[in-house]
Amino acid sequence: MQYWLMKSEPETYSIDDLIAQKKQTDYWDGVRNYQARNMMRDQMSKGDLAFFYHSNCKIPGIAGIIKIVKTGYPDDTQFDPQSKYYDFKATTDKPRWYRVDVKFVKKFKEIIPLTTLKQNPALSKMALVQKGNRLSIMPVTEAQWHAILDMV
DNA sequence: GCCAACGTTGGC
DNA sequence: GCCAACGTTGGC
Repeated sequence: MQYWLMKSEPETYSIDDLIAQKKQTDYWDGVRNYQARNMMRDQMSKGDLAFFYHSNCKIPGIAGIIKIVKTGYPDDTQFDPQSKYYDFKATTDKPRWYRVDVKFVKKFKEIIPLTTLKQNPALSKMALVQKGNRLSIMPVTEAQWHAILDMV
């Protein structure tokens, strides 16, 4: 059992969009970064928990918690020429990109803003709070996970 | 909207 | 295999 943090731009897909889905479950697709892909494909396990992070918006921060309900499998959008995530180098034999399925667990009453997270010394080593970090999926240690839950 | 930081591409 | 050019991310 591991912990993660997954970023999404709320204008594209927010935690409320996930809540609105049937069974509050959806694909986490469109990831086009190798480091993030490798984590989804190789390291995520069913039952792992992740923070849902809102990025590139007015108040960036952690919006709630989701659970991995299906582990890495090929992301269909890479094969679809109509999709903005289409990748002409990907084939069904040799898929390049992977997705997981996630289920809504909890939405925080208020978002935990990045500025607040940065003030917590227990989180100083997280990639999230470090300058220039662009990783859209990152591991969270158990200590960091609980430190963040204490801030809710 | 700006721009720093980073990842990817492709010529050589 | 190097590295310049380019595109993207994402905070501010």
